[in-house]
Amino acid sequence: MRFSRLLVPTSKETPNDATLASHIYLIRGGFIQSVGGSGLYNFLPLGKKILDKVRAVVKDELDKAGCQEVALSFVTPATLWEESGRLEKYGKELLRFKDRKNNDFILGPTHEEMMVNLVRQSVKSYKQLPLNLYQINLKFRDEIRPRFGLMRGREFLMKDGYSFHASVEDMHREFALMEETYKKIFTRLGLEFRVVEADSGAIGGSGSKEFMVLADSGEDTIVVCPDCKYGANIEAAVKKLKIYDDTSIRSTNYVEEEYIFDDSSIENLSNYLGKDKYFFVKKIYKKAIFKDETKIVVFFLRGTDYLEETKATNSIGALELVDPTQQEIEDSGLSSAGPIIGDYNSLPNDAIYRIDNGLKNQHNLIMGANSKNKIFKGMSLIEERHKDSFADISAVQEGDACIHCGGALTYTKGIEAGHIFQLGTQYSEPLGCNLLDENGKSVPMVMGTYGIGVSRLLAGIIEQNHDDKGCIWTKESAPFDLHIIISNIKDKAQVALGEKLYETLKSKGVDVLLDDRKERFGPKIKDFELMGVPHGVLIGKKLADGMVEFMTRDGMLKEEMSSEEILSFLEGKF
RNA sequence: CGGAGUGUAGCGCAGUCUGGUAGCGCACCUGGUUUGGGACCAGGGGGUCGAAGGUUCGAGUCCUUUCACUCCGACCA
Repeated sequence: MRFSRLLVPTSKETPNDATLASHIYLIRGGFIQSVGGSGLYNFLPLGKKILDKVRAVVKDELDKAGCQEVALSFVTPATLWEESGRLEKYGKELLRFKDRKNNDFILGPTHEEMMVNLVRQSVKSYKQLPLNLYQINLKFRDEIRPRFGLMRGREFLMKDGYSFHASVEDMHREFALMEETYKKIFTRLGLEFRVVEADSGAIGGSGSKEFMVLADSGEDTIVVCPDCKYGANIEAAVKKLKIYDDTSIRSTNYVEEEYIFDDSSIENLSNYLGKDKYFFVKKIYKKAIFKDETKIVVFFLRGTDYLEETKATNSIGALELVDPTQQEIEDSGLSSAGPIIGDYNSLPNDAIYRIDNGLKNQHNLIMGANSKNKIFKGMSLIEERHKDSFADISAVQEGDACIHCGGALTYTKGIEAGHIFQLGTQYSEPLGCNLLDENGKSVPMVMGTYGIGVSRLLAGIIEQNHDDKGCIWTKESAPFDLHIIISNIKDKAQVALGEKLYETLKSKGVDVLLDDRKERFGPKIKDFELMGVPHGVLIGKKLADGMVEFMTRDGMLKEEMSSEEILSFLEGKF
C-alpha cells in the first residue's frame, strides 16, 4: 500500500474526551473515528484491517477446536427474550424498538436466545451433539456511560459462542477446551493475561471464568495469589477467614457500655474502647431492587471488612443494590435494627439481612445496642439462630490469605476481554430446547456460552503495547508487516531504492506500506511512531553514504545497514 | 437517574458578562521556498453559532422551552 493513497487521518491533537492511551492513539493514529460521541465509532481502513486480523486469529483457533461459525439475524424479536425471562431482567442496556407493524424488537447485546432458537429448530437427537456454534458480529448495549473509546463503546464487535450437550460432563469437557482455546488466542495476539474466577452477572449460570488482559487502566479489580494459580475477579474472590479472639471482651453474657460522644463510627469507637476494629460489627443498609419490589436490606460485616456489592446482591437474589437515602432507612423500620444476636434480635420477621461468613459462630464481638450512645460487648453470632442468613459478602483485601495456599493475596487491574460460562439448562429449559436421549426421553440440552470482546481487544492490545509516541502493534495484530519511509521524495536515489524494496517485497507477499508522500521527514517519522507498524526502513540522507536504517518500533531502535544488503536482509526476515 | 459542565468551520477553542460586519490555531486548496523530528511565505475555500419560540430597529450574545454531548458515582465483552 502506498501511503499517498491510504486514508489515515493522523493527528497531533488529542481528542478532549480521551484519557486512555488506547483511545488517544486509536484516534490520533487514524484507526477509528468518533461518530457524534456517545460510544459509537467508525472503523477507518487501518482500524478495520486490524479488526479483521484479530478476528481471523479468533476464528482460526475456534475452527481448529471444532467450532462452527454462523451469523445470526442482528435484529431480534422481543418475544424470544420474553420466553427466556430476560426481557425484564436485562434492564435499560437493552435497546428496544418497534417495527411498522408495532411488533417489539431488540438489538442483541448477547444472543443466547437466538442461538437456542436456531438449535431447537434443527437439533432433535443426542446423536447430533455436541455442537459449538459461534458468530463474530456487532452487538449493541445501551451503556449508561460509554467511555474510553473502544473499551466501552455501545456498539462493539463480539465473538459469542454457544455449546450444546447431552450431559453436564460433556459440557465440562467443552468448557475446558474453550479455556485452552482462549489461552491460545490471547497468546497469539501477544497479550499478557490471566484467567480468573468470575461472577456470572446477567448471563447467569455457574462456574464462569474471565480472561483478563492485565493493564493498570483496566476497569476490573482482580485478586491474585503470588504463590499459586489462584486468581479471581474481586466480585467473586474468596479468602481464608482469619480468626482472632480477644478474651478480654469475653463475658458470661454481654456487657452494655455507654459512651457520650456523637460520632459512633467504628473508627472512633475502636479508639475509645482500645479494641481493634476487627471485633466490631458494622451494619450497612442498601436498597435492593428485586424483580417485583424494592426493599431496604441490611448487611452485617466485621469492622475491618468492606461490603462487596456483587456478592451481596447475589446473596439475596436481588437485581441490583443502590444506596438508600436516610429517609428511606427511617421509613423501612430497620433504622434502629441493631444486634441480631443472642436474644436481641430486633429485626422484623420479614426483614432481609445477611451476615458475613467471617462472623459465623464468632464470640466477643462489639456492636451497637439499638439505642443511642450504647454498645454491647461480648456478643456472639450463632449459626443456628440465623441459619439462612450467613453469606460471603465481604470484599477480599490485599494481604488476605489465599484459600488454596495461604499466600498473601494482591490486587491487580484487568480488562475483561473474554468470559466463559457454564450455563446448564438455564436457557434451554424455558425456551424448550430439548433433545431425545438414548432412552427416547425428552430432556433439555446442557449449554455453555463463551464470549470474546473483539473490538475491545484492539484497545487491550494498545493498553499493553504503547509508549509516549503511539501504538506498538503485536505481530499478529499489526496493520502492516513493514513501513518504508522515503525521507525526501525529491531525491531520486531514495525514491528508486524505496520503490525497488516495495515492489520486490510486495511481490513476495510481504504486506508493505511505502510512505511516498510529499512531506518532510518530521510528519513521516511521527506517523510511523503513531501508527505502530512493528518494523520500518528509513531511506534518508544517509543513503548518500550508501546506508539505510532498519527500525524496530518497540523501543524505536535504529540499525544502520548498507543499502546493498537491505533487500536480502528483509527477504530473510519476512 | 443523581451531581457538575459544554454546545460557534473537519478537530481544538475565543467571542456571550456589557446586543451592532463570524473570529483564532490545526487541518484543507493554489503557487513558491524547504526536506532527519508535525518548516516557512503569499493567496484561498469552508458556518442555518445544537434546535424551537420570544424580546429588540438589530440576537452567537438577553428570556423561555427543548435536544445532544462530556466529566464524577451504580453496568458489562
